[in-house]
Amino acid sequence: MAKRKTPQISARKAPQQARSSELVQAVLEAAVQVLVKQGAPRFTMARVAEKAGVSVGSLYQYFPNKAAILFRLQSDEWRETRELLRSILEDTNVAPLERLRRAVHAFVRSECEEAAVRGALDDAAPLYRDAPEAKAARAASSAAMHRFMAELLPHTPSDQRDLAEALIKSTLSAVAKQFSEHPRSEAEITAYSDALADMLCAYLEGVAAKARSGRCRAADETARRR
Amino acid sequence: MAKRKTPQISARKAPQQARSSELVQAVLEAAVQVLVKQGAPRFTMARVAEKAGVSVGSLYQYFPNKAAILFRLQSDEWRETRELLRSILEDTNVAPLERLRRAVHAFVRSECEEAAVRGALDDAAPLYRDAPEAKAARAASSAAMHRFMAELLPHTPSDQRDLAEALIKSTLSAVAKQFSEHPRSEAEITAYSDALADMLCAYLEGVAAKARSGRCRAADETARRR
Amino acid sequence: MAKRKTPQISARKAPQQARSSELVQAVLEAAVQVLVKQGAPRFTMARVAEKAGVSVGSLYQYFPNKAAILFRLQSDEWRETRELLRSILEDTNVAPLERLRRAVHAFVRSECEEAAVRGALDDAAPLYRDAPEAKAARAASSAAMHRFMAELLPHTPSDQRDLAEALIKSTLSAVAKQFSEHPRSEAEITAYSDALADMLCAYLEGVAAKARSGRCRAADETARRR
Amino acid sequence: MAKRKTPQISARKAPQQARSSELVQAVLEAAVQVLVKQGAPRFTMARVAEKAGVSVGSLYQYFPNKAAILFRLQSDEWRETRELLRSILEDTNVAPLERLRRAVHAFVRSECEEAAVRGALDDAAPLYRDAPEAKAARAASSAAMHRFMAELLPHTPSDQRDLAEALIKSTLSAVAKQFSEHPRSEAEITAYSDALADMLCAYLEGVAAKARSGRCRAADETARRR
DNA sequence: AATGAATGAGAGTTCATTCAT
DNA sequence: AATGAATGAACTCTCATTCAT
Repeated sequence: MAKRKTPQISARKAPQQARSSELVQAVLEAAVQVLVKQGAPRFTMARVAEKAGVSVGSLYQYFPNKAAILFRLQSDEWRETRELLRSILEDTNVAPLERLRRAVHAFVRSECEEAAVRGALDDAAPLYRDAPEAKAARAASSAAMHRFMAELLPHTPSDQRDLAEALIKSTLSAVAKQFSEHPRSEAEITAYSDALADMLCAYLEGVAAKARSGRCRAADETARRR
Repeated sequence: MAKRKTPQISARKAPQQARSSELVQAVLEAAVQVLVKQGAPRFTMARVAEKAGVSVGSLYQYFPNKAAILFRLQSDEWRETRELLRSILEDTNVAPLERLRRAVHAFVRSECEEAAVRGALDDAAPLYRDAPEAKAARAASSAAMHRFMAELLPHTPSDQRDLAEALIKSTLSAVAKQFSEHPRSEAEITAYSDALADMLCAYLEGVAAKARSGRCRAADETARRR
Repeated sequence: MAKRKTPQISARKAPQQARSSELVQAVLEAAVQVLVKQGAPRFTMARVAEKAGVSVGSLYQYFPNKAAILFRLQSDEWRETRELLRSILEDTNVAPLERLRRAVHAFVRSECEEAAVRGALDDAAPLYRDAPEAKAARAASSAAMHRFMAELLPHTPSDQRDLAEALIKSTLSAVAKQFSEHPRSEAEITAYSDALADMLCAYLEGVAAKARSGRCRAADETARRR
Repeated sequence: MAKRKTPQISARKAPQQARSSELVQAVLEAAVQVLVKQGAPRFTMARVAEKAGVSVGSLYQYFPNKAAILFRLQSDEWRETRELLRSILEDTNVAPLERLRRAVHAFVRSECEEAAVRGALDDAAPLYRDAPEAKAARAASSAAMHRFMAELLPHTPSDQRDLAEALIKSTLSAVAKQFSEHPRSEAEITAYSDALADMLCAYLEGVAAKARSGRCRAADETARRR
């Protein structure tokens, strides 16, 4: 495996004063702009500092190194995405698979809207990916999705359900990311989201059906033993 | 959008002598080693040259720049993958969906086996991705998959079929890539491949069924008019 | 025609602090030394940095590239030369052609004194010559010379006067440069300057005479018509 | 002064066989093309070899190094120019100053026609200029011009005549070169050549007149003493 | 707290020349 | 004689990080 430096990545200090917080926000916004306009290879501390209107030294007051800025951007993205999915998946007024379909649409659309940032963040991934904080953040999965799967597949054994959950999450994120690599029209987004939702729903219905039939068989066997 | 340099990437000269061909092979093998052991950010011409036991200048005899080496590695991967899928998908002795299942298994396994190279190649993608040759290579999709879809969904309108094909390809590649990011046991690979195949098959059966029902309705309408 | 790269050449930042200004001066002086002692082909950023006692990076703080340093040296030379000629040509206490003679002497002497720098700068010209800034600087001709010609040839049509001005300037600069390529004694400088001044004066007297006779003829014709 | 390498520059072997002579010619023609189309900085042995259709090794059969090729091109230019001027200046059917005027026109025109080659050769001058052969070649002045001056200024003391000759030659070459740096129309060439010829003629007439008056005075003094 | 000048290792790339074939 | 693959020093330029002010 590759040996890479993995220095500290967490924020150097918690910005407790209002001014500091503003500065951090300014830096993050500048960072996004630099990332999008210049691309990952030209994402340098000097450019971020200039865009943010602060000195290079100030950058290092709040972020221990370049990777930390990128990681922070990535974390924020992840958090927002988690929130988006959570808000949709927890709306129990809507039928579960319809919720999933809505989540797919929202997610694909969101990926397309922020394709530039996410693409550049992906390009920069080698710079922050191997830090322990990033690994932890990636491992922290969406609790909402987990609850949703439990609600949707109540009778599926947990190992199978976890497998399904992993597949769903992986498919959603990977396929949406790949799709958003090219600019897409509204119609394309809708059509693709529907197809993706079709696929996920078809799969989950299959899993659910298997669990039901398995349960019946299991129930039969239980009955027979008696 | 980010502006990136996209210089020529094609091989500088066809190695016609045996000696040259060996050198190119040595370079490519060294490149893989450097990529895997040091990671994309530390993939430098000097390191490749040293590993290959040649001078830096010799590298430039056969590759116009660093991107060209990376692109060559990527092309070779793509070609091998295409061959792998083609050989499985074209085996008409096997039922179509079973062929797809086998292709999924083979593909996921192959991704896991070469995860290190492919991951590092992905990290290095920004360096070669925007060159016209790379764009062309990405656009050149697998003809075998296209024929397979035609065979599998004969009654589906071509636009829907193309959408399905794009989704299948995208899902297969993206999901397998993401799955292979962590080291996996045999059992994990098998289980995940089966789940992925379940998902793809469930989706395709749905698409096929819709086409059939659509055709029946269309046939009914045709009959009614008479 | 040859295609050459012509990147930006202007100073990267105005050195506002005393320290910076000193550094820029140190760099320019080091650059002159390297240019003179090592010659244009061995004029490298590393050598300049070493001679100036600063790091390579510092060079790039104040000059965007190598060409910019050379261009700066050249601009300074041009400016000094313009000042020299201006101060002499504008001294209306002296008869015009005598002023020209003094200017020739001063210019030839100045060229000989700085022959080493100017020669090396000439050798390095391909490196900065094609940048737009350099073209502009070359185009910006001496206003003093223009005024002098107007004073000297008041009756010569402006197109002829412009031609004469171009020829004078061109001759002065080119001939002095060529003369200064070899080391010259005081006596040689004086003799050559006198000969050159003789040539320029003889030419200008001819141009002036032609204008006078032309004007007389024109006046005669005007009178005759009455 | 600059310390520069000044290795051997003369042709490695006299091409005695027809084939060799052709090869040398092919190389020289290719060299001109490379010089003109790519510019001095991109004038490399590999490019010349490719353009000439020979191997790099063969280049080194006939020229000891890169400088030798450039020097050969320069020598040929000089020789052609000398021939051009000689043929005009020796035509005793024409009045001397008219001959000079014709020579100026021919020379300026020739410079403009070959501006690309000469400009690039100038840019490359640092590469060959300091070799002893080149210094010797530059020192070898045109015998024709010398005879012409003797014919034109029979009564001028030889030191003054030599100074005038040096000035004339220097002016002609330097001014024409500078003029040819920009593309010029026929009309511009004619006008500038005439102005330049006016200048040279006016100067030479002055020198001749001074010699005559000096001779008269000398004769008077000689008579008085008797 | 904030600055931004200074660092210098390290990157990709070129090219004159050699020499085994 | 002819080839052209191989060399490797040398080049310009970048940028994360530090630290005196």
